[in-house]
Amino acid sequence: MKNLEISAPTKKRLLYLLKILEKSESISITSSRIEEETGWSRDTVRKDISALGGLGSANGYETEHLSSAIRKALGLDKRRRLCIVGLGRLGSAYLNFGALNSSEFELAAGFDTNVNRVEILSSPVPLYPAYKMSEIIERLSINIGLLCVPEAQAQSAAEKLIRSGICGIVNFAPVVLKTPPSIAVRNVFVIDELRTLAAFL
Amino acid sequence: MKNLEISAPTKKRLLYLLKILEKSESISITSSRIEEETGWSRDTVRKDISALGGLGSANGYETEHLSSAIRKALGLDKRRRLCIVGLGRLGSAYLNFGALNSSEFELAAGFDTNVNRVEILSSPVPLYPAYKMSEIIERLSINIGLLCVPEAQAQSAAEKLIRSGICGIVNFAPVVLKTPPSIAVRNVFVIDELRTLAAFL
DNA sequence: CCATGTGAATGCGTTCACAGCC
DNA sequence: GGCTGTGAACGCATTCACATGG
Repeated sequence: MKNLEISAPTKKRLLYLLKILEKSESISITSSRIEEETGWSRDTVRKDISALGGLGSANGYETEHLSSAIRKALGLDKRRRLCIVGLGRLGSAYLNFGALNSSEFELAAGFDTNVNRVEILSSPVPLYPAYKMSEIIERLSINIGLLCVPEAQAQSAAEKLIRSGICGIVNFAPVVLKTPPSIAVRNVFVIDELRTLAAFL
Repeated sequence: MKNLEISAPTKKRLLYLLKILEKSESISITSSRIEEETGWSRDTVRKDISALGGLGSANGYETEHLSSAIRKALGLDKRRRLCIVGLGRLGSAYLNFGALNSSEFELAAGFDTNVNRVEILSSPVPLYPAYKMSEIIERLSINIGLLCVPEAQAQSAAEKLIRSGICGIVNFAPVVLKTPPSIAVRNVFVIDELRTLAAFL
């Protein structure tokens, strides 16, 4: 039941399953049904879920119950605070992206080296010049950063984020960040997705 | 050397390695160096690369040589044709995204159900109303679609793409697409990345 | 019969250990 | 010494097979 004893492959599947459950309108779901939707074998699905502690019955799993168990097991029940670093086209678009404020996430600040931009942009969250990053991140207990700066500044901005105490980065720059193993990084870049797709066609 | 005998984990690493090689300025690189940059063990790295056929020497791998071997092995040497489906904010932004026209990819068309939009938008590639999708995709031999339509239309648009003969989809809608196993799908959605991050913190 | 859950067996990827080479 | 490449050992995730329950 502890977060760390769930294997990485299982975690990935549970995250994906959670998404399916949240869209589902049925009150319950079976492992065979999940097999149909995902392609994973029902055995794997049952093993994954049973890692959360036997919460199935003779007619499957109760949707609501299962999703909250997954959220809890994966640590998605605590709300995480986010910040956006780099307020260009992409960054400023995310400032106004509603989904970043939910029961799970809270967008708490935006940063940019360009002081002008920080002052001019209209935003639902406070914006700060980049030199205040450490101070603000600590004060607001922000733990995840969305890195939206241009390629050339990505590495140094990431290091600054890490020094400020952040523990996870979503990286939108087309760069392989060098980060210590304690920092979790997710790269979001279309060309990579296209390549992956092409390699698996 | 054939695409299919390379295991999925190896493919993923090779894709990532390719990205590193392309940024690298050194003329050669060793497995230990790659270990430092990525965290993968040098043994794994060597096994991965040797799957492409022994192209290493006593002082490592020649950068240029290695990248082109990877591109070839993963099928990234053939140029793929792309289309964008759904020309809202996101879709129309990608119309003008230079990286979608490279030696590897060629953006060939855009589609939207809204005929007005198709006529008004300025775009470097031809735009068509959605009902022409099958015809155009076949005529231009497009094989990958970027799905940028709103959530509610994602599933039906995906099906239309598949019927038109596409074999890969990059899905930007926050939906789990139901697709036959022959179709490769990559989902790009920030909330998923954030959740994954949170689950692995 | 259809479900879940779980030890046992299988299969596959990573790691180890060493041979060969510069 | 450094490096690559590769069979052998290992470990872990998936699959199998079966016990249990409505």
